Amino acid sequence: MPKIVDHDKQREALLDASFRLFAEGGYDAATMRKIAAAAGVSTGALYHYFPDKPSILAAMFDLLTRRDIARVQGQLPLEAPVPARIAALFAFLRENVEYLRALLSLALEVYRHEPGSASRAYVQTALRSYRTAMADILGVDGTLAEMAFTFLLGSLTYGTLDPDGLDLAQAETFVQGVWTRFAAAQGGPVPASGSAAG
Amino acid sequence: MPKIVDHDKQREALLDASFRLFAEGGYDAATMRKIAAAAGVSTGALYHYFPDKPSILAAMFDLLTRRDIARVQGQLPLEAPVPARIAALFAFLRENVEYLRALLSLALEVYRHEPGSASRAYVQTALRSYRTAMADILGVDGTLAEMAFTFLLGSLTYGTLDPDGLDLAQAETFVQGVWTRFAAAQGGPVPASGSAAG
Amino acid sequence: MPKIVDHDKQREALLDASFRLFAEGGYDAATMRKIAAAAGVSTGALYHYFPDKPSILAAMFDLLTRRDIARVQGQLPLEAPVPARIAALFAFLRENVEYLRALLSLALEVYRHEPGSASRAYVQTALRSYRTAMADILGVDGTLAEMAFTFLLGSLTYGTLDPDGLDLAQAETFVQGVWTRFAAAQGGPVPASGSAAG
Amino acid sequence: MPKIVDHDKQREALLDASFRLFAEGGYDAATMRKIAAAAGVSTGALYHYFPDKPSILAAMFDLLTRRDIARVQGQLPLEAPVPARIAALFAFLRENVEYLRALLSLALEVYRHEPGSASRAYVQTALRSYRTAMADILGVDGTLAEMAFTFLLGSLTYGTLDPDGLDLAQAETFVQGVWTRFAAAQGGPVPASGSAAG
DNA sequence: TATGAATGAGGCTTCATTCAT
DNA sequence: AATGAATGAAGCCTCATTCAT
Repeated sequence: MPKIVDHDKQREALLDASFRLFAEGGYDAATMRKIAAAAGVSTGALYHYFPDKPSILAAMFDLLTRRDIARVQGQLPLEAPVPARIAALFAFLRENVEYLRALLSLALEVYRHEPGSASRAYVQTALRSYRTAMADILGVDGTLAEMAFTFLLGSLTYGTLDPDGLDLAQAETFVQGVWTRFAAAQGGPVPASGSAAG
Repeated sequence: MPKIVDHDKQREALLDASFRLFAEGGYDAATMRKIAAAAGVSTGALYHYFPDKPSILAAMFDLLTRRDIARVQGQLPLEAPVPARIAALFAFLRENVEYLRALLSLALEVYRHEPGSASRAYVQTALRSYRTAMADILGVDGTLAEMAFTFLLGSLTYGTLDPDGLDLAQAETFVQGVWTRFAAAQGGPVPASGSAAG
Repeated sequence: MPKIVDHDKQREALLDASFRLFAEGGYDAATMRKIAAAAGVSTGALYHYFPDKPSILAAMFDLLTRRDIARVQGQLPLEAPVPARIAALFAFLRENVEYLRALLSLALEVYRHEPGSASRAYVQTALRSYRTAMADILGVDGTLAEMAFTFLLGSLTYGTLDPDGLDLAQAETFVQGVWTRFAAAQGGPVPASGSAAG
Repeated sequence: MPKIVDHDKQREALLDASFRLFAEGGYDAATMRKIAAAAGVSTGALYHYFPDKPSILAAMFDLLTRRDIARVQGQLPLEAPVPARIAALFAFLRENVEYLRALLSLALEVYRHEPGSASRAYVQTALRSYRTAMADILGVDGTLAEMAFTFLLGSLTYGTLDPDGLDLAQAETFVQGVWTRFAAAQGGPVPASGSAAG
């Protein structure tokens, strides 16, 4: 009988430690030794769970995406009108800015780390999951969803580069304004489904 | 009799080589040796122009920002109405996506590289220069300019992570639509100055 | 109720797996994990049978030598004349070249592995067993046996380094030729024998 | 102007240090750190001259082969009769046993280190050079040269595995005896060219 | 200025071995 | 007896940087 360790739980613990370090200083700055130390294990133990450094990253993205989606879907305001949904989205954003910024920065960094499509595949997968999740929250799809996602990415990027640069409250007001105007153009406050642009 | 070299010209050549490499694989992947080789000089020569690697990055950002601003201001459609200005901005965007994406990715990478505010200062400086330049092009300021800049950053980020993700033509139509609606709300096509949100 | 396993049988199975791996890539390339995996047991199990890696090697040599000698002695053409014995030796050689080459290479590798005479002892023991066995097969002793053994080792070495280098048929003819001439010189009976090298 | 170092001379010095270590404990035991230390340089310096460890081995084989051949050809007894040539060969052997044994062991070790023919190519090249050199010394060719080479390899192998195993004087006497008998079979003491087998 | 040899810390990874179960 | 998680030293190699020329 082997040493009693919940393999999957250990894996997750290691991935969490990894994310912490990746988020701080980026992929390269997070050395295997540091990750191991942060997780309280030896270097060798790391390799017991992951064959190499890139695969840690891949596993981490997978875990986080899965978790995030689950978390978001748990608190979906299913029948609310769009403005309330927008408010919910911004509330989520505000609560998780640091985390989301870190994730995005990491995604961008990884994306160029290897021209081989290997590492890019799971970043795209994650990205699309988040896009779908956002569209579900907003209750909007089509072009408007694309635009909203773009704006969201922009607000994360902007906030990362210049912490004093973007006022999220202002952004929310703006988005509400856009929605109102686009919905009005379609003939009244649309509840939860309207794709207005197209 | 020293070799006749225009010091500043050589410096720029080195910075251009640096950018090329940084853009390809990021800051870490661009080793001093590779930079030197790409510029056709020896490692030692590089250190005659820059004291260390971070300072190359700083100098590079400075050079590029300066250049870009000059370039943009040279072709400003000074008296055009906003829709034409939007079109001009997107035209510029389309012509320089790759370059702008690289620049943005690099900025984000650099931003994390050193927690010391040393490296972050010039990234913020650059960012603000671009933001101002964009506002000048659009002939818009205040909140609307902020929002436009956010959206612009988002489109670059999005396009980097998922090349098939965002249709720039669609984005342009959307932006034009937003402008029309916001301008209409204010009572007519505002020519070149309108801060509409607020 | 312990798992019913024949301890000695398991040991042999482990040693066979070891030899397979040693033969493929040498001593260093055969890691304990690979050996365990090849034998279908866990790393820990390996250590129940052998205290460490060198001792696996020692045990393996011992087992193989014992086996080989037994095998050879079983088919000794006890009363045949020398030329027939030479033919038998070469037949054996041809059937087991790969095995013998691997064994020899391994012996040489091991020999250097530890300057301490610990590991060298059993290699010498094995070597002498083989030399005796060969002398028995040939029915020759003294200097001639030494020379034959030298030649035999040479043919294995040669064949290992250059698979197209040595024609065993030619070698056999040559050896028969040498025997004929030496026997003739001694006035001994040279019965039904092969031609000389010419 | 760079630091004044004779690149080729340094390379040779590094290769000599490498051989010393390789000869002692084999390829794997000779770590890059040890090689560097033995040569009195840093690890990094080693990589200035050789891209990686295998290439050190390759370069070393090339250097040694070249050197040995040159050395041997310098002292060729051009017009001597075969028995004198045999004596010369054994004299050379006796003077260089340790070196030759090390070389041979190394060749065998390397040979199996990588199944890819990359590393094997230069071993075969070296081997054939030595074979040709030996044939030139002996003034013999064809089958007899092959057999002599085989015997020579065998004597090195034998001596490596069992230092008390083979008496080189005895071996020489034997080889002279073989030659005499084969030459006699052809009709008299052939001077310096005799291919007796063929 | 310019060259390129040299340094040495540190990165990723492997591996024999130990140990809790 | 058996399992497999864990250790940590050590291997190969890279890289920013320095220095003799």
